[in-house]
Amino acid sequence: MNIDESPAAPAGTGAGPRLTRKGRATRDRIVAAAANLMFERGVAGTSTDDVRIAAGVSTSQIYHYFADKCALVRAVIAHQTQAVLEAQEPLLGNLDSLEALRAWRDLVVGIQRERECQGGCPIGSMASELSEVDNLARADLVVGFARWETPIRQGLQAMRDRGELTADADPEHLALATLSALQGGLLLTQLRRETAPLEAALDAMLGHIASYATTPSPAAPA
Amino acid sequence: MNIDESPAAPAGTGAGPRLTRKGRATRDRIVAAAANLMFERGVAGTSTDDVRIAAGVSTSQIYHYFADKCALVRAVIAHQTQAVLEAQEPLLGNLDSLEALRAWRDLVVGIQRERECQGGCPIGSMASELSEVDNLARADLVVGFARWETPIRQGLQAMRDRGELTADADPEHLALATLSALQGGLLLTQLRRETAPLEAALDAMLGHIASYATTPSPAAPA
DNA sequence: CGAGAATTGGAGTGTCAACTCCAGAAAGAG
DNA sequence: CTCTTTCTGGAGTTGACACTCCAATTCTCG
Repeated sequence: MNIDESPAAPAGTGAGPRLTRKGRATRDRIVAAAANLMFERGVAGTSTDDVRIAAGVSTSQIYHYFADKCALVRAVIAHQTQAVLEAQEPLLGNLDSLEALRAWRDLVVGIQRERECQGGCPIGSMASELSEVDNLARADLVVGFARWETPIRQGLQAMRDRGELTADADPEHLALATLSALQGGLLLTQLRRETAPLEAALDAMLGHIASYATTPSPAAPA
Repeated sequence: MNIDESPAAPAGTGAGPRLTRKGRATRDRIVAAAANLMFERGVAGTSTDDVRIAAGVSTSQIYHYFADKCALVRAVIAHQTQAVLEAQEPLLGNLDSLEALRAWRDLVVGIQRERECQGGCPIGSMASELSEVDNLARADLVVGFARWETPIRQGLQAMRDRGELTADADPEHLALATLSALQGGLLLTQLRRETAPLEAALDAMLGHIASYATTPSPAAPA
């Protein structure tokens, strides 16, 4: 792992040497295998040899495509960020109504239920494991979470612009809170092996957002 | 690390051989040193040799007091759970008003600010790192989080019993959501090195709880 | 005091992890 | 076709890590 920071190297973008079509394929195979293993057993619990076997490549190939285990980890972060965001599409891109938010909540809860509450959040768990250990990885993860937060904020902003939320609803604040609740809910759900914490966290958060709504669903008018 | 479960062994409770006063002292020294290191660098990032040096003991002493690294980890979990709960006392034991909740929020945010947002939650980060790897540790952490959740729930319950919260406020649900928001806020705060996520998450949660209040603070009466 | 238990020191062991090296096989450019 | 670059295989190196072993010392308790 790395501790210092280096401004260069676009990381996820395979910058260095040109890649053949075949080269690109094996590189992807390595990243995908590493991502799976690291999701299941953590970064520290995954050796390059494990990756080697899972990807069906030889030792030298890993070090041909990645300078370090650290570099491989950063590629995995990019891969998982993409995967997480895509798994929530197209809902994530249109979180501009309470119904959409509720559907998104159900999707997220459903995903956890499918995998029996194991593994937690692919990038959340890496954030926890790497924040104090690898500053470059941390920086990548900050960007990854920003890409997650943005569509949430934009959805809320759209609702407010449309007058569906009162003016004192702060989309930035609420988006950050929602993402936090999601992450904490995922953590406790992973720990307890049941979706109750995730559901409680998201329901509370959506309830709070709904309290800013200008057209109340069940309650009495002002 | 362990994967299987064994019902025996009370873990945190030093059961086996009797401990001399001196023995208890060195055992505590080992646990405290291990806790610090694991908080800073993670469980996987802390070797028994690191602990040995930090605690100023010899190799055999660690294995005299702990069967495994796994057993040491469980002792650290017990230690950190206690530390986390005590750090929030006496507020945590009396979370039965909105003011108390707000004071608690300020305390938690203040703690993070003091340590420059580093390290996250001592037991939350262990939960993330160990959930998929060590079932015994996971069980201990479940208990630890339950001990955290209980006073929150009891505070909310007291408010409801006293008629300060409406009947449709579910203390269990809200406590779980609050703990989730806290954990997620801590995770993102650790990642981004700023308290904004934690503040947003807790403020949203307290706002949501306040929406169940029967005596509104700033707004007009019913 | 003296026996037995608890505590300590530190050398040693086997394994596994990250990473290196070099030579050979394919692929693309001209 | 041939030169250059990319890709691949696998043996080898170095260090770290979890854990063992045994002998010496200190403590407790009757």
